[in-house]
This record gives sequence, C-alpha cells and structure tokens, in this order.
Amino acid sequence: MSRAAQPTKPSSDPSTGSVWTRPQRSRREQPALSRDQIVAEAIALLDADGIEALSMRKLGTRLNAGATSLYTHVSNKDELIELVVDQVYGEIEVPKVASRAEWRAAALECGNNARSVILGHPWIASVLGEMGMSYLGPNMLRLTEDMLELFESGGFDLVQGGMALKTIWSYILGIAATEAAWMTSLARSGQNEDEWLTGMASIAEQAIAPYPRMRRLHAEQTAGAVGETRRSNFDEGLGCILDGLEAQRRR
Amino acid sequence: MSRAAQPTKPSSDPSTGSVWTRPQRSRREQPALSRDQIVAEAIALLDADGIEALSMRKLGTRLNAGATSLYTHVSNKDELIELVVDQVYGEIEVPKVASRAEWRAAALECGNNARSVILGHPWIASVLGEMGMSYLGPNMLRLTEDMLELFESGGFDLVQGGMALKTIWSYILGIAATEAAWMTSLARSGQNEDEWLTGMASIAEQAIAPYPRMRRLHAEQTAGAVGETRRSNFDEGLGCILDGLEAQRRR
DNA sequence: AACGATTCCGTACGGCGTTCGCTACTCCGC
DNA sequence: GCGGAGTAGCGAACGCCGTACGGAATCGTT
Repeated sequence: MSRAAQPTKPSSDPSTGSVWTRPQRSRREQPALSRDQIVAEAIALLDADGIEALSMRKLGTRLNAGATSLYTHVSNKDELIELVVDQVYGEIEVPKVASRAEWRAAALECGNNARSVILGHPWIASVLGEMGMSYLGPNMLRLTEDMLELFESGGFDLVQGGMALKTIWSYILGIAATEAAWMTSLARSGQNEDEWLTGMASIAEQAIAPYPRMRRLHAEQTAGAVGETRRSNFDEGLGCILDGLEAQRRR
Repeated sequence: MSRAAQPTKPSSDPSTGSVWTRPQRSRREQPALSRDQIVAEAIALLDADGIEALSMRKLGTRLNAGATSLYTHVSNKDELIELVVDQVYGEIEVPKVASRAEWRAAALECGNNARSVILGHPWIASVLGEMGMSYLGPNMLRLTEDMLELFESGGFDLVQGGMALKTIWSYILGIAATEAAWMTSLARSGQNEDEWLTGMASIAEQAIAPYPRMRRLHAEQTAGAVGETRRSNFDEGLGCILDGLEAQRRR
C-alpha cells in the first residue's frame, strides 16, 4: 500500500477523495516536534535572517510542520522568545577561579564571553526590552550563580557580589545591545563597517559641526580596525568598572 | 452653505451623492498634520498603552487622519520610532558644572535624570535594540556634547571623556532597559510590584533552590520598598563606575 | 474493541505596514 | 480671473502576521 506523500486536500471535502486515494500516512513515523527542536530551529532562523524573519509560519515550514502545530509545544510567540533567549544565555561560559589573584582576569574573560555570545546572535538586542522575566530561565539561573561564585572567589561578600553582578551585567547588556543593533542595521544596509563609515563620513561631519567637543573627538579618532577598536573599548570600560568594584570591596 | 461634518461615504460611488450632499469641507481649515504633531501623539500613545499599541492606523485615528496620511511626513514606522526616541532623549538634562569639585555629584544627577526619563517612557526598552543610528538625532547629539562637557569639567581629557561617556551610557541603558522591561511586564499583568513579588515568591524560591548563593542572597534581601531599592542600587552601581573612572583619570 | 488524551493542522479572523492612484486643495505666474 | 503645478490626505488593496478553534489521526489504557 502506497505511503507516498501525495499532498491531497482531504479536508475540504472528505467524501470527494475516495478511500483509495486518501494518503493514510502514519503521522508518527517522522519524529514529530519537540520544544527543543523548535527552539533550536528558531535560533537558526534568527541567526540567518534576523528578528523580523521569525514568524510562526516560517518556523513551522522549516520544521515541516504547520504554523499552528507549534502551539502544542509553546504557548506563545513571546514564550518561544523567552526560551530562545535563555538558550543563548546557556552559551555564556563563566571561568572558574582557583586563587583570588586570578579574579580580575576571570571577570574580564567572562565579560568578553558574554559580549561575543550576544554579538553572535545580534537579534537578541531587539528582544531584550520585551522580557520582564528571563531571570527564571534555567540557564540564566546557572549563569547568575556562577557569576556570584566568581565574585565570591574575588573576595566579595554575597551582597557586594550581587551588586557587582548587577553593575557588570547592566554594562555588558547596554554596550553589547548597542553594538548588536549597530551591526544589525549595518547588515540590513548590505555594507561592511568601513564602507558605511566612509559613506557616512560627510553626513556625520556635517551633523557634528556645531558641537566643538564632538568635532575634536572625531578628528582625533581616525584610527582603523573598527572591530578591534570596539572590542578594546569594551575591555577598557569593563576594566574601569572592575577598578571601581575592587575599591568598593576594600571597605 | 452647510459645512457640517456629515461623514458620508462619497468614495464608494461618487455619483451616488449629489453635489448638494457632498461635504465640500475645506481640508486646510484644520491645521493638517506635521511631523512634530505626529511624534508628540505617538509618544502620548506609547506612554498610555505601550509599544504594541503603536500602529500607524491607531496613530492616524488619534490625529483625526487616515493611516496613510502619516506617510507624507514620515517615511516609515521605523523612522517614526527614531524620531520618537530622539525626542525622548531631549528630555534628559545634563547639569552644568562650575567647579571641578562638583563633578561627581553632577554625573550622578545626570545618570539619575537619564534613568528616570527612560523609566517614564518604559516602551523605549523594546525599541533600543532596533536602532542602529540614533547617534545622529539632534537631541542625542546635544546630549553627547553636554556630557562630554561634563567630563571635561571633571578634569578628563577628550579621549578619556569619550571613554567615560560610553561606559556610563552603556550602564545606564542596560540597567534602565532591564528595569523598564520589568515594569512593562508588571503593568501587563495588572499587578503592582509587591503583589507580583509575593505571588511569585514560592515559584522563585523553588527555582533557585538548587543554587546555594542565590538562595542565601534571596534570604538576606527581604527589605521592603522595592522601588527605592532599585533606585539606590542604580546609584550604588553608578558610584562604583565613577570611582573607577576617577582612578583612571589620575593616570 | 472502545475510549480518552495527545498531536497535528486547515481554516478563518482581525490586525498590521505599506503601495498606489485618486481627490481636493493651495499657490504662483499670467 | 485662470490654469497649471505641486502637495496633503486618504480609501482600497496586497501580503503578511499571531493565534483560536474544531476536526482528524494516532497512541496508551483498559
């Protein structure tokens, strides 16, 4: 008995198709959907085509499923996004600290890990503002605990550690989200960073013309290698914050 | 000759309404639309009903206009949002610094201004990730220049000031966006902060049960007045960053 | 063999951003 | 006074979107 796909439309009028032409395909022969699969495919779609390409219909299609089938495993698009974000948070590694001397380097490394994970999924920036509570996602919990441990190893007591965590995390989120947004709009324009900058140069110069400090700053910063500059800027700012935190710890 | 509104539908079949019943209302008697008006009304709508309530159709209706009329003054919804955000940035005041001793207090005040402006328009959090370039909005330019001036008064040279600006701004954006997102999802749930926290307590405790540090931290923080706590947390983190920046300046 | 539970999905609804082409109006040069 | 150019406003339509609902297929249990 044939099991070929034969996408008939038996639903429109079941009596039209005779018993013989009806597919009679076992639905469970292909492994069906799962929440993990959906989340993974959503991330793939987001990475490939950005936030505005994520729709339940497209996602369903990529999974060889109908759009509404997803709702069996995920109650909402919003809920799906929370799952997706927590999954990404799971990629962030927090280095273990053996001795107190290593603390600072470990914090820097952790910050850089977080930054590069976010920049690896730049659509996250568009989505952070809509998530009141990802705090309870399993990976976010793990991440929080690990960072608290890191600060503990650095000699902070628990409350100080909580403070330090909030401060650093806000910094990371703010700067990485800004960078991610920038990269997204670059990608949309189809140019690379240098092209955009040179193309925009005259407009930018005109815009900042009335502002002396910005003009001077712009003049002083004609260095190349923008990508590296962004990274070292991040490190420098993070270093400042770590300085401040260490000063606070000593009290 | 009557000018009463008489909202007939002359469009469906123009010949149906005779010359006498047709409105013949001078379109320009009411001042028509302007970009500023549109932006102002969009902010009012966003403040009242949040980001998902902003649609071109609803905005048009609020302005007694058709949805598509807006496109004469604004080329895009995205462009509208950029305008709206820059307008909000215009609310942020940067205090002038007379003597170098006042610098630190002024920076703290500026940070608090920014935070409360953002929390006054919490929908901004949902929108920051989509804006590659608000850097060139007039209010953002003014804000940047003023903050550079603030750092200059504090004894930073221009490059250091640029660094400090980026660092502080990222922190402010990150923490305020997180708070704003939290407040938005609170508002959506219809509860106030304390209700939500007590309602969520058991679930949260269960979630953090496997994590010793979070458990202890949660136990130590049973203080009330959550809103004030958030603000003083902000101040504390900002203070840390200022410490770090001052240390860097002395080199 | 019968039956509830679970999974899948076609259909449909209301809403969205935006394009297109038409109308109605103002303004400028004659 | 008048005609033509330019512009603001808008109704209709297109192709998307999220998702509620009800029906069909399948599975696990009895």
